[in-house]
Amino acid sequence: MLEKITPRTEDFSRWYTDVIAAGQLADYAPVKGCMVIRPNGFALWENFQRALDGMFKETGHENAYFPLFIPESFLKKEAEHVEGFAPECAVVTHGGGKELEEPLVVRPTSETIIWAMFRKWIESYRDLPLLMNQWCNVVRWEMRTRLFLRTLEFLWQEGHTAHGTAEEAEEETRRMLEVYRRFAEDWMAMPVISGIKTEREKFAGAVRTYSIEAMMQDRKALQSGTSHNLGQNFARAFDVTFQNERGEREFVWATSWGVSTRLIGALIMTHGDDKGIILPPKLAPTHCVLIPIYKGEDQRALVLERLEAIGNTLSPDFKVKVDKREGYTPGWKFYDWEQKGVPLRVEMGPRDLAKNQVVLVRRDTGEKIPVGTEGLVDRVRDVLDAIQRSLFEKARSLMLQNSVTLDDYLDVVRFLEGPGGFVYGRLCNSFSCEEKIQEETKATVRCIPFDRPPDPGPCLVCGKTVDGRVVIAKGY
RNA sequence: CGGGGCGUGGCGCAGUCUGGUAGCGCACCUGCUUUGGGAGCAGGGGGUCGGAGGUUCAAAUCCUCUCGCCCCGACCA
Repeated sequence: MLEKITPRTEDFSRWYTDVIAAGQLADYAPVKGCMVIRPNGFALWENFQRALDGMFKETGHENAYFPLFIPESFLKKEAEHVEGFAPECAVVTHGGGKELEEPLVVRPTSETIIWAMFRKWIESYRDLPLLMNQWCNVVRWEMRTRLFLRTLEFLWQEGHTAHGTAEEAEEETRRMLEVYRRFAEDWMAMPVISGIKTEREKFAGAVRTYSIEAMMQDRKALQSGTSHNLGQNFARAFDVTFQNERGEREFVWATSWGVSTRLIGALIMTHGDDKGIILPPKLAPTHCVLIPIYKGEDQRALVLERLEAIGNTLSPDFKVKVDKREGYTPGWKFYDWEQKGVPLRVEMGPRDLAKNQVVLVRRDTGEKIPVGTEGLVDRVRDVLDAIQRSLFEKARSLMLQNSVTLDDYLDVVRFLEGPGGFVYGRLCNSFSCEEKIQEETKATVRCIPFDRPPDPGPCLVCGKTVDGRVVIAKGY
């Protein structure tokens, strides 16, 4: 269980897999490209789900569940969509010992089957908006996989909504991206850039795709959530119409949006250090781990009794664990819980007992803070809040320090050849200009940020005048 | 699919070139002593050496075939 973690500076991708193994977050499954999410990882995912699901409900969405299997013909109904997904689909051809009349695709995403159902449910403008979400697994047959970031099967949430006007659909698309931004920043303590995807990078079948992009510690970008305005593409493909207030038939306007277990990978690569993962307090399955320190049987009984009492005073407000395991030294336990990313350690030994205090140790900074047992709940809350804030600030300064504004094409190439980061550069929204940058640097346009100031100038590649800058970076 | 690497107790490896019947570290079990940053000693359990076939008195080791995994490239949340 306890292994040494490769330092980030030595080999970032090995560091990443080491952190996952050491924290017992996931393991490789017997099926190539698939993973097992272990209890430590799944507890995290459950907290992600809880927080996100609450926000979905607040914005009026309801959960439902649609089938894993999709008739192959459904997928083929939307031209761009099938083109985007067909190569990475798993297809079931046999069932019950017989070849199926029509193959069933294992969902890579559920637009098609959901819109086949929306057709039955939507008749009038009174049925709109229809705001739905499902938590499920999807399968995409990827060539190269990495734990949490890209596996054949992954868990996610997919929202699907239907609206009566283009404006409402656009509002919904932006609203849900904003929900993702808030989740990333307020809960995960992960700063992101919100923006619109280029034509080249948008979702197959969408009119517009928005995303939130985060910078990992290796300075590569990770798309952490997407929201699509699907226009009337799926309504047309599945013939979903409604009667408006004036009695006219119209195609419905659609959106879809999702985040996945990839966010766990994002969390690891945003906050982790050479000791392992660091969990932001707002999402940590365990906030505080209490570790007793003693010599001999008598002390053990005294310290444990006191520590249990402290655990009880903390447990109404925080998720607390008392590590009573015997046969392990305190030092061993420190490392163990650090690898698991628990934000706050509470130590108590004979010296603390005498002074009626405990020692709080921050996972993120290692700082040791002796505090009296009086008013401990408030102190713990303060320290956890401080950790949450400081994780965000640290990540934000990494992103700012590694973002540059460049106007010269060669400077961009040179920057991306080095340690890299985010380039704010001018690029027109054409396939060919973006392709040229990608061919030469492996970087792509991550997004066209919402909050970009007007800053007209020539496109880095073709020289055509554009009115502002985009974010260019290597991505996952 | 192209390039590279690796399959030997749970994990990490040595042994392979030069055949002689399997070893080390960690982990695990028992006991005693320990416990403020990965404890020590003693004892113990666990492997048909990825699989199949062949050569040989004898194969982890040599030959043939096969299967699997990891890493690096082209696509993706």
